[in-house]
Amino acid sequence: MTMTHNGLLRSFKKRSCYTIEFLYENGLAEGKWTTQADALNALGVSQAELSLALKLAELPDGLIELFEKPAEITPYSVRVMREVIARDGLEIVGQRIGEHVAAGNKFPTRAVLAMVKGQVFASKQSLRWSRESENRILKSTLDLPRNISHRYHLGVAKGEWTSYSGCSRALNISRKNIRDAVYIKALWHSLPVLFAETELTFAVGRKLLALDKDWGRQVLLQRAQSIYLKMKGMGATAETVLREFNNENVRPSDLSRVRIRRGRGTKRLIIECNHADFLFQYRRELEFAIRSALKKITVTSEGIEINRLLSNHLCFKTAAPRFSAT
DNA sequence: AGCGTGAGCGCGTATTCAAA
DNA sequence: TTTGAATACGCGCTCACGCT
Repeated sequence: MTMTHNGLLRSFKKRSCYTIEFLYENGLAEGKWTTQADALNALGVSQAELSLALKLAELPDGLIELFEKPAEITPYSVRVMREVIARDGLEIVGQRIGEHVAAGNKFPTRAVLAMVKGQVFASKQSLRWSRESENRILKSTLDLPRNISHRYHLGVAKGEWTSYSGCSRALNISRKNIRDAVYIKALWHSLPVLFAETELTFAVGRKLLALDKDWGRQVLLQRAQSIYLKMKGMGATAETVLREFNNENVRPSDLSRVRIRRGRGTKRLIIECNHADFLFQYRRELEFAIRSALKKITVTSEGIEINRLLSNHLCFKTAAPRFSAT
């Protein structure tokens, strides 16, 4: 009989509180033992484990129901939960799990323990909007950091996984991409909105992460704030913003040599300037500005006057349309 | 050069054993 | 029964490597 019990318990991957309790109570009823100590050998568990297994029933209502597989709750899990309750108090733990108990949600062991310990943070928010958007996320491309991050947090909230690794296995996305996506998304939220979120690709996001790592969050935030103030409402692209972070953008004051002269024949004007390549990106805006400037000029104006107005326009309104004049 | 990937490292957590 | 400590294990992180 002893061997049977031993074999029974050993055959479980993890030692189950319910099994231990059942066998112990059974043995008591049958008179096989009268104390916990006498039962240890037969049950094949330590006295500490037996003690904790029997404490399972004392856990607050609803907690056990959170487990996907209550039959697999181990004495160690009971210990963790008891310790957290003793440390943080029943009320706090109740707040952490209440929402899910009420909703009748089920989670794997790790997820329940993480929740009891108060480690499930951002994930709760994902659950809130999960209903209407889960399918959309799954069906739409997962390749933007925003989507992957949402999916990750959603999975944590629903107990599908508790780690990047678990998520990686489930979604067949590399662990690194998941981690980066979560980091990128978190970083994005801590910064002012500098460009459209649809432009927040992995490439862009990783560059931001690199800056965050190099400079530290505080410096990055300061730079972001000043860029935000400078470029607010200009619809800057992610590329421009990154250039701005790296001080690679040309400023109006850098365009010190802007000169317009006649080209060959009667149909060419040549714009001379430093940073010609940079300015060339804005040729459409330049053309537009020239046309609108011409409209304001009377036909009878002097050629010199035209030249002056044009160059004023180029310098301050067109040449660097994405920056405010400083 | 930039990007993604995988191996190895260090750390925190889970588990077990032992003593108070 | 609780608490402390040792050990096992899994995870995230970094870095080097190879590919595009």
